[in-house]
Amino acid sequence: MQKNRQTTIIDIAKQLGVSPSTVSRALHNHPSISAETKKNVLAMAEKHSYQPNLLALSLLNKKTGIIGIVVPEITSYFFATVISGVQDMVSSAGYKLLICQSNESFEEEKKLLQDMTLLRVDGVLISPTFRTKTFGHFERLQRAGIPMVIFDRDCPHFEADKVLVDSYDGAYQAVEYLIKTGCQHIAHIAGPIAFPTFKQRLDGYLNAHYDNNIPIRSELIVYSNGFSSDYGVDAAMQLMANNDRVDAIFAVNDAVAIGAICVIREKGYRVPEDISVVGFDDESYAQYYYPPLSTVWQPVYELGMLSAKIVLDHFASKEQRENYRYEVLKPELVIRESSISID
Amino acid sequence: MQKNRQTTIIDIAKQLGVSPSTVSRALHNHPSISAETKKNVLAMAEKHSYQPNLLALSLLNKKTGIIGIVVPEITSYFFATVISGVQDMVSSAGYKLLICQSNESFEEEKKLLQDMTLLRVDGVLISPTFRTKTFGHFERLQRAGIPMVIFDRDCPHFEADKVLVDSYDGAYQAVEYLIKTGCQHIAHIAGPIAFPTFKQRLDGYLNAHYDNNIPIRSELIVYSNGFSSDYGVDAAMQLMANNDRVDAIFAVNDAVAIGAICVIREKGYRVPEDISVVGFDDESYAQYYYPPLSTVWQPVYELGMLSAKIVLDHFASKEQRENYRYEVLKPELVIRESSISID
DNA sequence: CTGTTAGCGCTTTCAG
DNA sequence: CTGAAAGCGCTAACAG
Repeated sequence: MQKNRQTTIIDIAKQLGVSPSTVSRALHNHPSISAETKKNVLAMAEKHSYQPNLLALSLLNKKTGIIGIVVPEITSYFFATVISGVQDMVSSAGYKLLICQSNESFEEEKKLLQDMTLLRVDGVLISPTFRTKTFGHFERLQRAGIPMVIFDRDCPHFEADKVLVDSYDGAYQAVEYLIKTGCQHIAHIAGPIAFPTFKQRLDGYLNAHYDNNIPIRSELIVYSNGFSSDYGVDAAMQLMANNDRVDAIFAVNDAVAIGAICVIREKGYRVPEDISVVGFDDESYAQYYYPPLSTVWQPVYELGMLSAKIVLDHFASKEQRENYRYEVLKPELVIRESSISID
Repeated sequence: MQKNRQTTIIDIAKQLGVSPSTVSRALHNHPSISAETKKNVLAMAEKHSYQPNLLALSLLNKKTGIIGIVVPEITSYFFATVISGVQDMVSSAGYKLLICQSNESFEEEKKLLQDMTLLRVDGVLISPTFRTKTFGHFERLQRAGIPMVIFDRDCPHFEADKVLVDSYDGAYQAVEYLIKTGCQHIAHIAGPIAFPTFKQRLDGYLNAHYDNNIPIRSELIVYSNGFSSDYGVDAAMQLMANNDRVDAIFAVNDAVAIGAICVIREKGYRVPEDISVVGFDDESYAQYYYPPLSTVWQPVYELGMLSAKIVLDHFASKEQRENYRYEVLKPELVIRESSISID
C-alpha cells in the first residue's frame, strides 16, 4: 500500500530533470513547448496517475468552481427536483455543486453558509428555513462578494436576487376550481404562516372566496405548526371535531393532504364524493395515491435552472448589476380524482 | 460596495505593524503572546470580519475536513434518511458533508469521484449506481489513500469497507408472512436484478417459497427495468394480463407497490381482500396510503451513522487496517393494511 | 522552448 | 513574546 501522498508537478519535474513550470505547460498544452518534452511529461504524469490539486488552483485563482446550494430538506419532490435543475445547469457550465440541507434549523443554516464562505464557493443558492427572520448571515455573504440567489421562499424586506413561485396564484386557482365545482364549505389546512409562501397560499384561499362572493368562515381554517403528513392528521382531526359542514379541503401541501384524507376516511366520509381534497406540490406519489390527488404543480426544474442561471450570470458580467433580479414562476392546477369535477 | 477581496492575516498584520505569524498566534490563542497584542489583533479581525481561508489551510494541512457522499438519487426516503444519519455523524466530528447525486449514471459517478479526489476530500461514502460494473474509479480513490465505504448497494468481487442491509432477509420475512396469511399465488415484481440488492430480494422471495413448500411459478415473477411507480404500473399490467391467479404481490419497493395497486384497482380487484400487497422501504407516504402499505422498514438512519463512523475511524487510526469492515443491518417487516392479517 | 521568481493565505519551525 | 523564512501545489510573468 503506497503512501497517502499524491504525485505533484514537482515530483514529475524532478524525475524528468525539468522545471515545474515546464511540466505545468506540458500538461496544459501551452503553445511553446517541444513535442518531445511534452510527450515525456505526459507519459510520466500518466504513469503516476497525476492529478492536479484543486486546492492549490483555487487558492491561486481565487475561485473554486464550486456553487453551493442550501435547502431546508432534501426529501421532498420539490427540493430534489430543484436540485436536479440546478445541477444540470451548473455542471453544463463546468461548475461543481455542493448540496447541503439545513433541516429547517436556523443555526444550521448559518453554519452552512459560514462553511461555504470559508470554503470560498463561487456562488450560493439558498432556500431559507422558515425560522429565518434575520439576515445577517446573508449580508455577510453579500459583503464577501459571493453572488447569492434566494429561491422558493421569499425573505420580505431583504434585498437579493430571488426566484419564486407564485403560491398565491396556485392557491387561488385551486380554491376557485373547488368553488366552481359547487363546494361551498371549503376548509384550509394552512402551514405555519410565519412563512411567506404559506401565507400566500392562505391569501389565495381567502381571495378566491372573496372574489366569488363566498363568505369566509374562520372555523374552517386551521393553522398547523408543520407541514408533514402527521400535521395533516392533527389538523383534519381538529377540523372534523367541530362538526362544521365541510365539503372540500385545500391543504397547504400534498403531505398534509394525504394525512387529512386518512382522517376523512376514518370518520366515514368519502373522497371526493363527500369531501374534495386538493394538495400542493405534485409529489411523486400524488398521481398514484387513492384517489389520485388533485394538486398544484410547480415548475420546479425550471426554478432550479433559472436560479442557477442567475448565479452563473454574475460570473459572466464582472461589474455589479444595479438592481436585483426578481423572477416569479407560475404554478398549474392538476385535476385528478380527489376532487369532484365540473360538469 | 467593497471589493470582492477578503481580509487576510497579512492585511491585519500590516495595519497593526506586526508580523503575520503574530496575528496567526493571536487568533489561535497560542500560549506565548502578550494579552495586549492579542486584544488588538482580535479587535482588528472583528472589525474587518476576518475569515480564515479554508483553501489555504487545507493545502497546508493536506486535509480539507470534507467528507463526500455520492448517492444514486436524492428523492427517496431511503437515501435522504441515510444522508441525515451521515450528516449528524460527520458534523458532530467537525467535518463538512459534500452531497452529490449520480442520477444512476455511471459516467456521472466517475466524474463526481474524480472531482472529489481533486478536491482532496478526506473520505468518501458511496452507494454505486446500478450500472456500476467496473471499479477502476473506486480503486483510484483507494490508491489516492482516500478512505471509502460502500453502502446499501454491494459490489461483489470488489474489496472495500461495506455497510449493507440484509435485503434477502427482508424479502424472506415479507413473503413468509404472506404465505402464513394463506396466500398461495404470490407474485413478485422484481427490480433490475443486475442489481445485487434486488437480486437478494428475489432470492428471499424464492427461498421463502422453497422453505414453505410452495411451488414457484415463473409466470408470477416479472422483472422490470426500473423501480419507480410507472415501472410498477407496467409490471402489474403484464402480470394481470396473463389471467394467472394472483392473491398477493411482493413488490421490490414502495414506489413500485403503489403503481401496482393502481392497476389492481383498475382491474376491479380489492387490496387486500383479493390481493395482498407488500412493498419495501417504508417511504414517508407508506403509512398514509390507502390502504396503509405493508412494507419492509430498514434501519436507514443507523446505516448512515455507521457508514460515516467507519470513515471517521480511518482518521483516528493512522495505520492501515488489514481487513475491510463488512456490516450487515437487519430490516423489519411492518404490517399495515395492504395485506391480510393472520388470524 | 525552458528555467527562475514570486505569490495565492496560512502555519510553523527557528532564531532572536 | 515576536519576527523571518520556508513551504503546501500550482501558475504566470519575466528572463533567457
